[in-house]
Amino acid sequence: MAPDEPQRRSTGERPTIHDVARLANVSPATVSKVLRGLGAVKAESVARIHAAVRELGFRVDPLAANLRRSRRSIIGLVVPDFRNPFFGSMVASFERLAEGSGYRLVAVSSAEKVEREAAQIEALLDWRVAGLIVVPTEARLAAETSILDQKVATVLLDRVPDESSFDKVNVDNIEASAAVIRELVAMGHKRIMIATATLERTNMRDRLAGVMMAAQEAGIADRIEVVQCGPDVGTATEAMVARFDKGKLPSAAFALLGPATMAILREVERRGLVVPADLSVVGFDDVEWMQVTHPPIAAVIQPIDQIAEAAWKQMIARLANPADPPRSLEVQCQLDFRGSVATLSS
Amino acid sequence: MAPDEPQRRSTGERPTIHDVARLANVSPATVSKVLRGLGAVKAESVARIHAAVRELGFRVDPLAANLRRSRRSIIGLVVPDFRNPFFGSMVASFERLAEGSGYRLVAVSSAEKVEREAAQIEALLDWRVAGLIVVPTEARLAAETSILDQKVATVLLDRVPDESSFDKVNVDNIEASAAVIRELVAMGHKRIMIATATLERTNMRDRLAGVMMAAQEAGIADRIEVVQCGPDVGTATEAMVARFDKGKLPSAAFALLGPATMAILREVERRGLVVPADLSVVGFDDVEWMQVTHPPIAAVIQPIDQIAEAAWKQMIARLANPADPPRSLEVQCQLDFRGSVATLSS
DNA sequence: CTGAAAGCGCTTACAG
DNA sequence: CTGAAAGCGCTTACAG
Repeated sequence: MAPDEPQRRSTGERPTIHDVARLANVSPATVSKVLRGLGAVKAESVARIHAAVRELGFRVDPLAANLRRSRRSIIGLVVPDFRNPFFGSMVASFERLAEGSGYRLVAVSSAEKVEREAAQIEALLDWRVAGLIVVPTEARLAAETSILDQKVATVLLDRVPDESSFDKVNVDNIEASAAVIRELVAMGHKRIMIATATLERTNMRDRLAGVMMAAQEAGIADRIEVVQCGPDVGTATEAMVARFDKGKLPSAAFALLGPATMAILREVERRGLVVPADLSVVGFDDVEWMQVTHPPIAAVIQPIDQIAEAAWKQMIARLANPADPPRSLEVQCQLDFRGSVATLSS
Repeated sequence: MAPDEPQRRSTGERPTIHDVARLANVSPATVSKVLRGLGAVKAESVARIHAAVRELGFRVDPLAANLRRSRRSIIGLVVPDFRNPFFGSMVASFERLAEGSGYRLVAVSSAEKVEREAAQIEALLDWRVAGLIVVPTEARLAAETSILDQKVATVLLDRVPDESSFDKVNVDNIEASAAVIRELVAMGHKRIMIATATLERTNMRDRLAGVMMAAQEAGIADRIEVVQCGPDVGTATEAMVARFDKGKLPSAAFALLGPATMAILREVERRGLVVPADLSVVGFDDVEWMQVTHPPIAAVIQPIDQIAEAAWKQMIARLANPADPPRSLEVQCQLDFRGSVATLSS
């Protein structure tokens, strides 16, 4: 039918909604309506349209659809580093949550650099994302103004600026860290080394605060030693080499970030020392490998799935009610004291 | 000027190319030309356009731009699992390569499921990606027909179907695995356990082939024991529990995939055994934690950056010359025999 | 119940 | 050197 109309369907080209309309003998507008399940359409037409869709293998182009629609269907996710399995698991959780939600997840990384974080967020905004989930690199989001300007729904995770006007999901950093110290003290430890990243990050500040609170209660605040590390294993290792070179180690080390846990273990290993005989080790952030080592490494377990779920729910809520006051959610961590911590007999 | 034209620039809306054109007193077409550095435009106009762009903070919407352009500027990447730091590092490598290339990377995961892989690829095709980089879940890409139909440039990595018509980047699985066995034999090991994933994956087949080749040369082929594992730590652990229950372990284990390395170590630890005294362990795929354990775990190092670079280069070449015959590239692995392997004195 | 028209934000011929 | 017009693939009022 209509034999002299141009035959647009050559190989290598996807069928468009116009191709479907032509084949089903209706208008593109009607096809669109049926595809989105809107409005009333004659049953016959519906059947013809579905048949045409099947025959041509038609699938809508969601990007083109979004162009006319007011809202976009992409949620951007910015994590500091894909190589860290903690964030890898987080991406996986969000991917699962996005599935079937009508939103598509686009995950990018900031490589722990503020400028890169800003660039990534701007790029995501160029895509007109509906929402943004960010694990900030530092206390303040560099791209904050742009996000606010464009009124993009935003949820901050993990390392969360105190005074921002965004939704946030945190773990109970203070309480979890205090609990670690209490437990270490109960097991006889008095001199404790704390490995931290820059205190620009609020999660580090909170964790350290929890440590000091518990230390004070136990009367060992003066025997807490703080070693500052970079954000990745490489720089954290440098810090540890320097510390170990100074001699006389405490009886226990508590790493407030995953890469520092690795750095401590690597340096212990390199010097032929033994965990926990020479040094007890506890790490914030539990990842798979910590349970396969000998001994397994004690950890503060952040419930990644719960964090992601809380963040996703809040994102959906925010998208529905942009004007609601920002919410701040907190999720509980769990301690798992594994073989890497010794009980001191003294 | 033009005071009675509608003032479209309210807060929360991004400026469009029309806003820039109006402010600079030129047409949108001219703005577009200047922005893409094409054609000749009067210096004055260029200056006014740039000023307007700056004043409004205009940034083009790359998705809208792509709509009219024939080629898309997105490269899709499909990996099996974000939680595996091996793939996490791979995503990070590609992200770095994409930067400044004019292409945007969109990374998704197949969760080691063929159906999910197919769905993810179809979704990426819906986005009209320019290219696709895939680490296939099994030997055959479920979405192969769609990709071929739409003539999308595709590069396959790591687990590569033999007979496909796509570009591929592999490591020297056979040779690297053979080298591990030779080295183990040289250190006195004769009974060796091999932990593998489904042999549907060509990389597993090749690695096992390398193992058997070297074993035959050394005359120990009959003492190679193959244990099949699932693709993740959970299922691999089940397989290991079953094997360890059967008693009498060999002197060495070679895991052909990362999750199996973890499963072996976990089971060794759980039973109070010691690496390498009770069991020497070597793993395919090197990830950070393997160097911080006691002892550090011997590994076949896949040079992720090189793999990614080769794949990216090939992608760019393929995009430029779609009709060239498919290429198959190979990258060399390196062995690092660390403390997890004992020399047998017998 | 349905379709023609306009529009999303940009680019691409084409005519001047 | 520049702009009007058409178009990318879809959706959204709106008129019938």
